[in-house]
Amino acid sequence: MYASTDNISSMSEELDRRMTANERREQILKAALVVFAEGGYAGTTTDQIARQAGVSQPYVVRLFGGKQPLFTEVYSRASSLVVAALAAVEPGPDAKQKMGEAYIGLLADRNLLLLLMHGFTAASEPEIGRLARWTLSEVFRLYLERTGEGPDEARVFVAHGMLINVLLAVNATEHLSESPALEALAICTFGGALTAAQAGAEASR
Amino acid sequence: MYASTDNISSMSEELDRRMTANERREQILKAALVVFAEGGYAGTTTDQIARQAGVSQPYVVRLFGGKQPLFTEVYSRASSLVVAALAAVEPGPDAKQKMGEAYIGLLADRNLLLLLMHGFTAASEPEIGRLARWTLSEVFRLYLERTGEGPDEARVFVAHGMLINVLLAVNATEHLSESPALEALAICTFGGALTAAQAGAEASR
DNA sequence: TCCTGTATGCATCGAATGATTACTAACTAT
DNA sequence: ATAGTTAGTAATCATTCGATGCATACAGGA
Repeated sequence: MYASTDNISSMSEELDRRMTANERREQILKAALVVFAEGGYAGTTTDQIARQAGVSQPYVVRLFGGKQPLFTEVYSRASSLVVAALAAVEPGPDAKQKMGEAYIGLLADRNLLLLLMHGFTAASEPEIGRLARWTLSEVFRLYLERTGEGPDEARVFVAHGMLINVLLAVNATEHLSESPALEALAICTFGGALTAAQAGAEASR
Repeated sequence: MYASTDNISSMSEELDRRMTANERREQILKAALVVFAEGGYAGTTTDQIARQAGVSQPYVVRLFGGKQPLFTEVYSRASSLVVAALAAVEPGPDAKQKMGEAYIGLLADRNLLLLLMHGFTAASEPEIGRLARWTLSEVFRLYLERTGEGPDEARVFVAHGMLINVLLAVNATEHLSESPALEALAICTFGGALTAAQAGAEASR
């Protein structure tokens, strides 16, 4: 009853194939990204993740050695993806704009940024804290390096990223009507990408 | 055995005086701010709060009706304080600088900003999410109103605040040595107030 | 066909946690 | 002094959660 999301069992010829451990790991990591992204570290159970992955809870624990190692791995991958997206921008005169676009591009994978955010507030786990600090400093460093601008501009870039993360976390785009100020803030933060942000919210369901 | 921190009981004539319920409420709220600020909503137990307040766990539940109402109240107060600090700035030509100083002033109460941050990532509780969005939009609105600048400047102000929150959350000031980039980011974010930030970290212990 | 290694579930444990209940001790007004 | 009220705790309950041990099923080689 764990595997198979809903199916009139055995219709659609059993995708419940047996997988190699690595395939399963990947599948569980993907599920964990989704569930951790909404719920955070402490607020998520290994069982939720297991269900999302269509696998038993003990197996999740077994494959990753526990909840914390699992989170650490998911978080580490997410951080790397974000950093890689920025690192892919080549230095040059248009690097500034490209970096901005790269971060906006990450909105398509709303869960990535949400998870990042949760990592920031889960820094009481030392392992996670170190990753979080690494991510922040890498983003800062890459901006300096790629654009050739000064620390103040880089700081504004990072700050803008954090604002985006926070607005995502509080689900701003789905509650614009709560206050005109919130709407104004969202519009001027996401710019034309507002609809993209909403689409991302949609897609993460 | 809950009250009284350590005492060879009854020596030092019982400071464990009975308090009025309201005194206790305030005391517990203060304790909850500290404990929630480190640990967040899901990562904190009512028992931790009770111990910090020197009171039994059931009494905490009784006085506030449960963990969630307690968090909501602590969070609501913290938000109000932050907003009030900014609202205290009078409109005028120097409002821009004053608003910045006001936010930096909040660093003295590190736990306030930490709690704020945790609220942003606990928005799956709808009650908390609404408060979080309200706080964000109020800060934005107040900046517009007090300084007379445009939405873009206001956005940068809010974003800067978020960056401060995140750097606090990941304990950046205590790990500057991990990476030069992190140190540069911290210095150019906190400016002269870096030592103030560190002092705040100290004081919250 | 048997044999072995690997994938995976099932039953279940022990600790933690939020909450309830029932009781006691301290204060207050008559 | 007595009755009534308020502050507070100890005991404990039900649930949840992370983790473990054992059983099983399936695949591929001998």
